[in-house]
Amino acid sequence: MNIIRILAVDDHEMTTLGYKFILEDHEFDGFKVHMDTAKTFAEAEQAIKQSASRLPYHILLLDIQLSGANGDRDKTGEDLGILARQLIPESRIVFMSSFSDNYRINSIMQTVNPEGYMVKSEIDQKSLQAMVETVLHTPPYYTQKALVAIRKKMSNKIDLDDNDRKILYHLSIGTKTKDMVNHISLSLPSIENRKRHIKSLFGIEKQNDQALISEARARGFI
Amino acid sequence: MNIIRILAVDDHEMTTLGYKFILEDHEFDGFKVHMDTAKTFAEAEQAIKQSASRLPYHILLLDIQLSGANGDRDKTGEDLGILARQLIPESRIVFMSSFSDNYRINSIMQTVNPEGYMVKSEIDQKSLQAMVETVLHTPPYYTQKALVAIRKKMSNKIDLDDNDRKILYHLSIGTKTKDMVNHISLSLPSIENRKRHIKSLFGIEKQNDQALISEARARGFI
DNA sequence: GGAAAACCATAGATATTTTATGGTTTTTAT
DNA sequence: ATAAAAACCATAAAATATCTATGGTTTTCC
Repeated sequence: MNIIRILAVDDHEMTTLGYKFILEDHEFDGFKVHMDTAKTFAEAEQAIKQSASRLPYHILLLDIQLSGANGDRDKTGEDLGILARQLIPESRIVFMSSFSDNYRINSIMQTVNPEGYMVKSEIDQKSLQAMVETVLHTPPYYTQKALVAIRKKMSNKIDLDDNDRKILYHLSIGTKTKDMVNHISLSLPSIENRKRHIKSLFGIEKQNDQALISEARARGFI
Repeated sequence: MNIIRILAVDDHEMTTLGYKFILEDHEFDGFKVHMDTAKTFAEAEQAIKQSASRLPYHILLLDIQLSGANGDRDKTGEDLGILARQLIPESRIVFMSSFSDNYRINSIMQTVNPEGYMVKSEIDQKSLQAMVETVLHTPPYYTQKALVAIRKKMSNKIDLDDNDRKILYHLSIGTKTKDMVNHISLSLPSIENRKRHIKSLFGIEKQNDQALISEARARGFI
C-alpha cells in the first residue's frame, strides 16, 4: 500500500487535526494518507526543508493567514508556497482560504500557481477526499467559491500594471496617498494621476478613495 | 412542474440530438427540460431573437465552431454568445468547446463571460446533468480540461497588449510578417520589434517564428 | 543560386508618462 | 467652527518609451 505524505499548515490546530482524521481514516483507492501538521510559518518551513532532503511531501495544504508570534508583518501561506515550489517542486500545493483571503487568489495564482484552491466554508469530508484524488491525478481542484473568484478575474478586461496594483493595495490597507511615495517609486502627482486613471477605467470619475477601494474590491483587485 | 428552456447550437445535428435526449429524459429536482436545437448561426440567431421578445431561454449551449454555408470567415459561437448577452442577458451561456478551440477560452471569458465551459471530450450524461444544475443554481461550471486551460491563463504573468496578441494570432494562421501591416496598424519595424520583444518575454531570444508560435501556444495565447 | 522574407541596428519623430509647481476642495481633528 | 492635513486638480517641462524610415545582413524556400 502506497503512502501519500501530506503536510497541513494552519494556525488553528483543530483545523489541521480535522484534515488529519478525515484523510488518514479514509480508504483511498491504492494508497493511504499520512499527515504531518504545522501551526506556524517557522514549523512549516522547517518541515518543508527537512522533507526536501529526504522524502518530499506529495501534497501541501496551506492556510493563507498564519498569525505568527510577532504580531504584524508576518510571513503568509503564500510565502510558504513560494518556498515550497523551489524546494520541492514535485509537490502538489493546495491553498485553504478563508473568504476574506479571496482577493489574494490572483496573486497566488501567479506566484505559486497551486494545484488546488479551497474556500474553507466549502470544505467537508467529501470535498477533502475529492481534492486529494484530483490533485494527485488530474489537477487542478477548485471549490465553487474559488471558481467564482477565478471567473471574476478571468472576465476582467481591465489590466492594471504593477504600480496600479500597489496603489490599490496600499489604499486598501489605509496608507495615505502622500505616504505612498515611500513604498512606490513614483512621484506624488503620478500616483494621483494613476488613481484618477484607474477611477475612469472603473467608471467612477470624480469620486473619492472610498469609492475606488470598494470598486477595486468588487472587481477582485484587492 | 417548471420548464427549463434550453437552446443547443451545433453544426453536427447528432450532437444536439444527444444533448436533447439526455436532458429531456432526465428527472431533475423540480423541473423538466425542453430543448430547441439549431444547426447554423442564422438559425440560432433567429431563435435567440424570437425568444428575446417572448420567453427567453434559460440556458444556451453554444458550439464554438459553426461551419456555415459561406466557407471561410464565418460567425462563430462566440459571436452568438455576444449577441445573446445583449438580447437575453438573464440567460445562462455555456460553451461546448472542442479541444482545438481551447485557445479561444481567454477571449470568450472576456467577451461573453459564460456561466459554463465544457470540453466536448469530457461531456457525458452525468456531466451534462451536473452542468444544468450548477449553471442554474451556482455558476460557473467548468469541466476539468477547461479548468486546466483557465489555470494556465491565470498563472501567466506575462500580459501582452492587443497588438501583440494580433501579431501572434496572424503568425498562427500563417500570415507573413510583411503582410501584417495590412491587418495591424503598425509599421513593419514595429511589428518586428514586438516579435523580438515577445520572444524575449518568452525566453526564446534569437529564435525563429516557429519557436515563437509553439511557445505562444504552450502558454495559451493562441 | 537567387529571390523573398525574416531579422537586425540606428536615428529621428511621436506619443506617453512622469515630475515639479502651485493652486482648490474635501476631510479630519480639536 | 476652524485650522491643519490630506486629497484633488491643472499646467508645462522633462524624461521615457514607442514607433517609423531607412538600409543593411541573414535565413528560408523555391
